[in-house]
Amino acid sequence: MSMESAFAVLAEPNRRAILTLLVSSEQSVGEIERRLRLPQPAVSKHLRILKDAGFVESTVDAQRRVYRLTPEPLLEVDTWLAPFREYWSRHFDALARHLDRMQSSTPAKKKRGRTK
Amino acid sequence: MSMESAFAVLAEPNRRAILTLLVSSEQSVGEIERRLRLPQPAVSKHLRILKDAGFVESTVDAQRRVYRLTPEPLLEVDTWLAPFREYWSRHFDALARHLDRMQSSTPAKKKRGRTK
DNA sequence: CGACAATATGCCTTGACAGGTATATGCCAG
DNA sequence: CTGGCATATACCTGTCAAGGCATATTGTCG
Repeated sequence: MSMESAFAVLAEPNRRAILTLLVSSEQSVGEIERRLRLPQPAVSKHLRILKDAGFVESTVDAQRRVYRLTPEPLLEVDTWLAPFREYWSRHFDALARHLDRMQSSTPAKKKRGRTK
Repeated sequence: MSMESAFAVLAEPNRRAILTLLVSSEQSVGEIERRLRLPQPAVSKHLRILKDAGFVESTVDAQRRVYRLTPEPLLEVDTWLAPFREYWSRHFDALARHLDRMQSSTPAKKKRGRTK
């Protein structure tokens, strides 16, 4: 009954890792477990959540369950992101300024006191 | 000191609403407060988190603080998303199948039945 | 059928976080 | 300086989710 927003699901680092892993190809629970070095119950639980939220689907292969990616939620996220992409392309200058700043000094974030 | 992943920050619906609001133009705290009908402390807290995470920056205008969007974190999210976009373009067929399914039956909730 | 492999689920504890309310800080005008 | 507006922060509280562990479930094979 989570019906969590896709974003809430993606908030968990291990879940993002699982998804990224599935980009290369579908995987069984055991494989995910080994590659991410996570305890098996953790993997199953995260997969459950991913599945409920529509990020993945699974099929049965003997005793294994194989999981693979499903489009919906990430498309949704991408859609949400669209207005911002457009924003950056309009305020292209602001983007450039920021990228500049970023490249010149990479130390901790100091707040530049910009006044009018 | 959260240094939370951008995704964790986006997990909060009100924060996403604030960001979306800022796409149209920069806004003062009070404006955000009124448009989203949120209590003022809530707005300030969310803005603090958004600022710490680099989603927004603020400048002072008399007693008002005006907030505007900043690119970094959302670009990061967009970057994370890239491999998946590429994935869908390769497995284009799977995408199509899913979109089909989606369109044919548009019931309120898409609770996929048992995979038995 | 029994033993075993692969995966799922239940319970418990702990920590993080959002909401609410009260209060502090900063800034302006008279 | 005083009061008042705009915003920030402190504190408290309830909720909810992740981690860890034990156990249940399901499928396979001999």
